[in-house]
Amino acid sequence: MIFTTKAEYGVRLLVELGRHGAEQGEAAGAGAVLSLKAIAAAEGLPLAYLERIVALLKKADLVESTRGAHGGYRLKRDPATISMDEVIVALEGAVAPMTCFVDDTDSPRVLCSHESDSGHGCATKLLWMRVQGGVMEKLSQTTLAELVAFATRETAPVRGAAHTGAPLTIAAG
Amino acid sequence: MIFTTKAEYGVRLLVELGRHGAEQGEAAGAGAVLSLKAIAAAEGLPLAYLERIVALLKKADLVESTRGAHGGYRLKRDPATISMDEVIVALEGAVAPMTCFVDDTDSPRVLCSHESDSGHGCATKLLWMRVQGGVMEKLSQTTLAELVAFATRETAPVRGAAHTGAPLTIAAG
DNA sequence: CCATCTCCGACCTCGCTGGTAGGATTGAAG
DNA sequence: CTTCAATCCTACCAGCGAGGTCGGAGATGG
Repeated sequence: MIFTTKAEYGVRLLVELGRHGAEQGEAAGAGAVLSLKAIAAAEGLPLAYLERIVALLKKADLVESTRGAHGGYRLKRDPATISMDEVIVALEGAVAPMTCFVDDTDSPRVLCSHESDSGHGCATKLLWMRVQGGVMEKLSQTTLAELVAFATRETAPVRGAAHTGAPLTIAAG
Repeated sequence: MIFTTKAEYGVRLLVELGRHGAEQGEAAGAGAVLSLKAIAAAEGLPLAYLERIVALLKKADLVESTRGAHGGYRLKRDPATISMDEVIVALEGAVAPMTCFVDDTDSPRVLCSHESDSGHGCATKLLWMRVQGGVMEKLSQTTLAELVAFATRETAPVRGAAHTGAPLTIAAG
């Protein structure tokens, strides 16, 4: 499995924020505040667990919070400017294909513990690099706005029409 | 982490088989038989664990075995015709980005357990599909022969700035 | 003051990864 | 025909991280 539920829940949380943020049309695409309780209820996710997840998003400056009664969370930037690589890194840490991979974001170095094992380096390094590249590419190409649009389309194919259970056709096959 | 050590060790095993298979120049690119003991020693991997891993490769018809004294393993096909997606699937099972993803290789269906949770489907599905696509793409584009060449080149740096073949642009060190 | 919400850290359970142990079976060499 | 080296097979185990819970402390509007 590539991602854990941290990524899953975190992204769904952001999408929920994006969906309800659009309704307001406030300044800088930030949107309305949503309480975690509301999100947890809407998505059917454990509240206590979500708290820990949203903390990661806040630390990454993707989300900002308002404390106290009627508080909650809102996106800090416009959904169209939030790419998933940021999000996933915030939630999961770096995406490494293998335990021996430590990708320093500063320098493009890739460390492999087996490096000097037996004369020749890891044969697998080339493969893991490509895979990681493929993942990061897809992540950075996908924005939160896209996911919001995708989710909203499924709920309400036509704007304003509440709809149940739409046919889900992914653009793959 | 995307892959476990099963993939790592399995690929290294295949590469080792490919490296020594080329020396022989036997029929149909099969190569010589190598004992697991030799491979384990060469790569510094636990023998007993390798046994279980190579069993997966054998079940997937990527490798064939000779029992008894002086027995061992050899590639069943030419390294150039073995793509990594086969290998990884054999070793890790299917590569799914998320637990709720079950990709039936026959029908291009993608199941998501959260499908009917709350009216709208997983917003994350689009993202996971893309990521999985990226991974599978990279895997299927990489052949065992490439990895063998990559590994061999590191051991014995063959002269020639223009190494014929794939873009081996590893940004290391 | 009180309900509501964010914030924070400790705690727990469970399944899987990574690895070991011990043996049975096969087959070539002496 | 014994012996040794190899594949094969099943069971077992320790550690760890994922996934989630609990309880409480600090803000804040009504």
